[in-house]
Amino acid sequence: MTSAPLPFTLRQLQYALAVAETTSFRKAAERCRVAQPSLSAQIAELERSLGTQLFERDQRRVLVTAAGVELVERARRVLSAAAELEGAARRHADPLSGTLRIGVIPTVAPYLLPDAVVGLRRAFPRLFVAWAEDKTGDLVPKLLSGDLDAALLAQGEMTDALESVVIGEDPFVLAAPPGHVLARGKGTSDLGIEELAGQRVLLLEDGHCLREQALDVCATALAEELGFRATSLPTLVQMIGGADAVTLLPRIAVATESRHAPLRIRAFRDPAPSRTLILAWRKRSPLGAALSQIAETLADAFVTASAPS
Amino acid sequence: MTSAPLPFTLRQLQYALAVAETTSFRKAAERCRVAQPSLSAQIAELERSLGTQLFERDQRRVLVTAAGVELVERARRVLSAAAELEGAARRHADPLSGTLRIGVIPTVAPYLLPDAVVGLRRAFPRLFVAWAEDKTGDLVPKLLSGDLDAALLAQGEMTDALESVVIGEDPFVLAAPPGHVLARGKGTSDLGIEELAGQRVLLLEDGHCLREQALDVCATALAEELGFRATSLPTLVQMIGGADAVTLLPRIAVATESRHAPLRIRAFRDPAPSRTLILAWRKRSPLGAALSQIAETLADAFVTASAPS
DNA sequence: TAAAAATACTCCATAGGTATTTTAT
DNA sequence: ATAAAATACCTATGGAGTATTTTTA
Repeated sequence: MTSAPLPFTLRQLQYALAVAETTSFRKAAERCRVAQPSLSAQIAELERSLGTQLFERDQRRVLVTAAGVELVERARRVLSAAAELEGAARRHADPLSGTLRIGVIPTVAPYLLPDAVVGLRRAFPRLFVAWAEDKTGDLVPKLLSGDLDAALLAQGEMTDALESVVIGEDPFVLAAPPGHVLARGKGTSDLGIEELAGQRVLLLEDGHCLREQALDVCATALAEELGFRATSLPTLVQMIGGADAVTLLPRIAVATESRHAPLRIRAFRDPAPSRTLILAWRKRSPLGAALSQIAETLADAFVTASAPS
Repeated sequence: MTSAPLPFTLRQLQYALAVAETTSFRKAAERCRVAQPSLSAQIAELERSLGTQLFERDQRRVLVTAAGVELVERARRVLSAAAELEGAARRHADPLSGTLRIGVIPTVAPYLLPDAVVGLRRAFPRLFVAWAEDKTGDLVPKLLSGDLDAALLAQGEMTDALESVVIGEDPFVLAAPPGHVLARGKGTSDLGIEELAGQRVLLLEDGHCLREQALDVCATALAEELGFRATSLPTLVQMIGGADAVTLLPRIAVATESRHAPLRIRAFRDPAPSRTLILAWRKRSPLGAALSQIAETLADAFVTASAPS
């Protein structure tokens, strides 16, 4: 509860403490930077509302009564808790220090975070980011409920209710096993989407926004999805080799994934299909300004991570 | 120190806590019995002065920010310390409960306290008295310095600066060993002071106010003090037997002391020499009213203790 | 439209100020 | 005479009120 109004103020407690420590109303007023009658009035009001005389005064000196001894000690505790609160507030006053909880989708996290953490540490040394990897469908509710401060995800319907800044445009590329018909083609020349027609394409399982985006591309191209699906991009690239199928990879994943499997990569001709990566947060989040700055650093990291290694 | 003015008030903390617990400004205002705009204004002022947004609000709901979570928790601590202070003050509000430190001179303590503690316990069951036995010369400074709340002693020069109430008039009586010339006399008839002339009188050692008072009587009577002195009244009554001397006892001591030694007691004729027992305290002591009441009970106990058993 | 918080404003209680008095040394 | 606290009185800040607007579901 704690709903009943308290019969005294923090300032009165400060004054009482000052009187107890200086054993003088005049010196206490000096320390508190107020006129002596103002302090006297506050002490009198405090004593009246507590129903107890805290100090015994005559012209020569001020004595702390037995009640005063205990109550001043308690006042000290109240004031020290208040001072701690003030200190904590001062630490929180800079949103670019302390902890930020940021969600990231699985098709971005492993490729962007290595560069992102380095960039953020350099740009905001007093900031600690607690990263949370989850699919868009889980991230957005956590964001809205306040469990997360921001999320790094692909633009889409679900992100409409949020405020966001673009981190970068991540184009899809074709990934095929060596020897696949599309892997040969004209070597390094760019691919037309129509060339996917009739191809067997392997995609991620349900729940990944990347699946929906890739599926859109396939539908346009009249390509055919295989009957089974992969749980992650590393699995996906392993599986296309065995199935003699192709897949669409976000370019940011290419450098990492082609290290683990023999892949032939071909870019699409303009306008190449792509996803838009954004950093999103609640419209009224007080961290908005800070998150905009952070997004800039993430955009830099995205450029680095997307560059061919 | 704690002299810098704090940037927030207890009331603001209460409001913040209410908002955090109800996650609603309207409900919080209800609980705090204020209008919603008043509460909104105080929360806004609190956030402004802390430099941190505590709550993220939109029309639908109120979220507690990360800073808010920590600061509200600290606010809870401040408020609980304040509530404890209020409770302690309530306990102190009745001066006839709690602890009172009262000094007593050694020539009164053992004879009056047995009846006094019983009487006080009955009259003021919630009062606890911490008795301190000491000579007047030590009691008065402790009283003036605030180490004691009151003292039970014999009226004299030292007590002039104090406020006091008479507990009772304690007459001196002659105590003589059986067979002493003054012990025979006319049996139970009262004694004239002049009959002490030439007698060898044993008195207490320096520092006891009783010694000074008895010495005055002896000087008037032209009696002769022995060359050695007793450290306490029990010792005194033991010593007069061996020295074939007499002494003056306060009547309140008679019942107790005559139990331990064979004593002949004779009262003095009016106007009998006596000491005035008082309860004394600092002129401005806030406990004055309570101490006056306590003095009444002590006066009753004095009557009881003085009665021949 | 309904519901919740913010805004606009008015008012008054009170903390704070200065000047002075009281009281004891 | 001095020094300290209390008292008297005035001022102005700010906390509380009512009425209204804004915003989103």
